[in-house]
Amino acid sequence: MRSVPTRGAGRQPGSGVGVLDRSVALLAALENGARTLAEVAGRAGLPRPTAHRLLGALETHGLVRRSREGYALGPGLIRLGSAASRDLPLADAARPTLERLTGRTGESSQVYVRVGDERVCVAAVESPNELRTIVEPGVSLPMTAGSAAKVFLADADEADRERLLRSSGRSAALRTDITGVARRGWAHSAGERQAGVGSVSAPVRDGDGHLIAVVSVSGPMSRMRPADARRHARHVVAAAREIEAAIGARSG
Amino acid sequence: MRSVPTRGAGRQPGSGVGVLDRSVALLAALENGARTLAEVAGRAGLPRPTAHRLLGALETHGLVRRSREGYALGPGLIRLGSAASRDLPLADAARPTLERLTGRTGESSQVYVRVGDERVCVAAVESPNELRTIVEPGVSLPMTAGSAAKVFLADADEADRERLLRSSGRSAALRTDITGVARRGWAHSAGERQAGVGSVSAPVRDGDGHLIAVVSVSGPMSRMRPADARRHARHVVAAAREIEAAIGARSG
DNA sequence: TGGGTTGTTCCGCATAGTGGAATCTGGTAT
DNA sequence: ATACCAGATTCCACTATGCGGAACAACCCA
Repeated sequence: MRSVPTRGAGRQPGSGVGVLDRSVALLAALENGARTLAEVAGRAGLPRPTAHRLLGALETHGLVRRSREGYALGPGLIRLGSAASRDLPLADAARPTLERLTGRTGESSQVYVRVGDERVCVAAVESPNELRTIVEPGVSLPMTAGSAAKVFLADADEADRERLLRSSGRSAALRTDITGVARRGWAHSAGERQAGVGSVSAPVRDGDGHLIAVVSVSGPMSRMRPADARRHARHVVAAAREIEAAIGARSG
Repeated sequence: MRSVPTRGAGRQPGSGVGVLDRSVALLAALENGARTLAEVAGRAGLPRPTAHRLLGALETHGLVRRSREGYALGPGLIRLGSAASRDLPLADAARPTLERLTGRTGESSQVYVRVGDERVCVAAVESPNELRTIVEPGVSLPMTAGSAAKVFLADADEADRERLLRSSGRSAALRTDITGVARRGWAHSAGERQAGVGSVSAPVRDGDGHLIAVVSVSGPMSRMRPADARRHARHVVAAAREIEAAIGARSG
């Protein structure tokens, strides 16, 4: 349980087959709103009998539930999800820092971690402004748009980054932005993910220099021009350092 | 590559073999605080190499994460848990009703659903009283203590109920209480689960009469004497009817 | 009544998964 | 340094586990 051998997000040979991979594919299909067996099986790329059997097994564990409208994610996931956020030090450790960050910049702030090929918000504080961005904890955003995405991309290894860039339509623009991130230590974006929304992000690293999360502030583009971004950047970077310290301080 | 003709295994779900069952057992072990491989494997009842391999697979899907302190539940579960509570009609449908229920009784109110052999809180409203009970959404409580547990037990089929009762130390007392529940339509408990805490619960059923959830109010025993319980009971039962109506009304 | 949909069961086959044993890693006492 | 230990990781021969095509059942609508 000492130093972890840097098993990155890269796929392992033999992944994509196996009960576990199929089950995760089914849960993803349900997360995307599939309801009928055929629909779920189709989106997960599985034969109907296989999907049927696995969904039945998942149901006995409460990870899937069935209702009149078909299959859906089950209450067992609510339980596990709540337990997961309870013992992820990051969420608790980051909250006071996010509150200060929003206090200093006046904008909404968030912390993201990478999950598969997306990034999930694990903590957020809303701006007191009447016009503000809202990102709820638990939501999952793409790895190919927004300043936080650029920070993740800048840190990913070559093959991983290329794969993600290929899946976006704008690899050229992103590629140049990414090199800037590594140099400056923070990223900026304007209207990439959502029209009219801009943001500034910085990496949070562990003792070995591995990326574990990204902190962001985001707001309407009218308050996120390049000059604003530069002003916010030092606070965002400082917040990243604070979170690193807060995590390092705990025993577990 | 040679394969001896093997008799079809034909096992039933939930019997605890199979990749999925083992994986769920591992997640449960992590939920209970296991950190090192040996500890996780031990609690899940699996050999170390098996646990190691499965945890690795779970990690690539973000359902498990590794840190300096060992294994833990991963951020992917936060994402799935949040998606699950987002599309469980119950939680949203119940909130206004719980607010009214707490308004009328002055006590904290909750909705539970059954997950495996436990019950999980999916929605809660806190009493405005200075002295009040707090049950956070997502937490998981036993099926063998508290008034909500009695409602679940009263509805379970014979074999299921016996198994759960056997696992508690007080099957005789519970058994008599349970018969009362079926007659009255609500359950009362005092100091069973937590010293000094009492509660009143009623079943929420779907159109076919199947139990889908339980509504409760809970508070300090000083405000939960038998007379209080009877007074609260009608509000709790009315709340159950309201929630049934709210769920039936949606199209999905 | 017949064609389209969906959910469900069956079962022979082979592959994905198992776990005992061996090995590696790092920490700590001698 | 040396021996020791506990936890993590890899190996691999063997087989129970899971696979999915095919057939069946239960609907719905025209």
